[in-house]
Amino acid sequence: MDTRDRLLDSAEAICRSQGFDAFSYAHLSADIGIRKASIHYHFPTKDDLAVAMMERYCARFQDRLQTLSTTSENAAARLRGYLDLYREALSQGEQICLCVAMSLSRPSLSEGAQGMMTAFHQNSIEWLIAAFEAGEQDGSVSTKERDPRAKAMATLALVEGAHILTRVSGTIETFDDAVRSFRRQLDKG
Amino acid sequence: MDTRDRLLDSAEAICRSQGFDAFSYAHLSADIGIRKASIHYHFPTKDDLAVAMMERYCARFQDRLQTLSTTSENAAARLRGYLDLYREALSQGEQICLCVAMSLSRPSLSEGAQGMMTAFHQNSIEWLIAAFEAGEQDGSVSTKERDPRAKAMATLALVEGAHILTRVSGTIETFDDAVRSFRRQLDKG
DNA sequence: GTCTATAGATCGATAGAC
DNA sequence: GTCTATCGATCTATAGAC
Repeated sequence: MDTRDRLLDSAEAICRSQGFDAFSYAHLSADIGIRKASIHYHFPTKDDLAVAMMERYCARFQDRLQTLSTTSENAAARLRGYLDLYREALSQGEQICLCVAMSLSRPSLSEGAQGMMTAFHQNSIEWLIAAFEAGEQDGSVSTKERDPRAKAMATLALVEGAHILTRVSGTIETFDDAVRSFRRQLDKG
Repeated sequence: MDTRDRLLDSAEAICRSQGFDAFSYAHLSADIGIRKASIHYHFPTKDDLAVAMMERYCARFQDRLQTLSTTSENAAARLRGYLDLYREALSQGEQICLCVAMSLSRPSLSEGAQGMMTAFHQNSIEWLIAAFEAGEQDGSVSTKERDPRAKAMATLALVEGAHILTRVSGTIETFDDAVRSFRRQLDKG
């Protein structure tokens, strides 16, 4: 793996476990074994690194959503896969969604980085709306709520909030408890 | 108001709008008009300040929950009041729950501060469980889900996640959209 | 691409006068 | 209780050799 990717890996790990303000060029330097100054060759400013990190994360997440859409047998399975995605992202409760981690940092992040967070949410909402609409069609997801947009936003809030709760409690069981009720609605599908 | 309270007010405001790592003694100094060194008289270390800030926030929140329990006409009204509490806490989308804001900061927070976050969640869960159980009793809240604990944790995750979404989008409408589905379940009560 | 060396700012914290 | 003055650490970033 090239240096650039190793830098992004290291930055993402610290960011998702300790928050955006917790990672510095010094940490990255110690982590991957090159000098602080050398990092500036790959990412002139810390914000350049932040934007690249978000872009990579969003692209990767979009890919997985795309895969879910094409490989799941029905809409309920798609949504179960979505929950699993967020569950696995926690990796035992130490890492949370990069977008959640970034959103709580000082808003002095550049417009570029801010825009990536908005895009991440927008993509997620659109994917969830499509999934819930498909659920109405194929009958695999039955809820009282009819408005697909309301369901989509509630679901996104649920999984991101569940990440917060898990981060505080420190155990993955917290995530399972928080999404149990929603998951049960997908069980028959 | 005495200096100590003004310091806590200032710290809480910055913390809830910019994140825990964004506030420094220099900011507080500029904000309330005393020198940096003087702040150490009231709070010897930054962590002392963090703990005091969380304690005050938790106590205040507990008071409001208590009031809701005693003044609401039924369980559905209690839960509607809970949603309103989180909605008002946003104040146009610039401030999020202190506990949400702190949870993502570097976990090098002291045990004291960490413990306050756990206590906040535990208190909330217990209050919500009681509310959902009362909802079963008085019939004002009807949901498919029977497990009150699952409902409580899902609700806490929902409102905290909704704070995150609102923080990113910047508009209070996002919060309303995210909790709309849940609020509808409380409408008949 | 990576290095040494360093600039300039900001951080939390302390000593001691008033 | 608040002040001036200062310490040592850490931060992002730059200049220039190799």
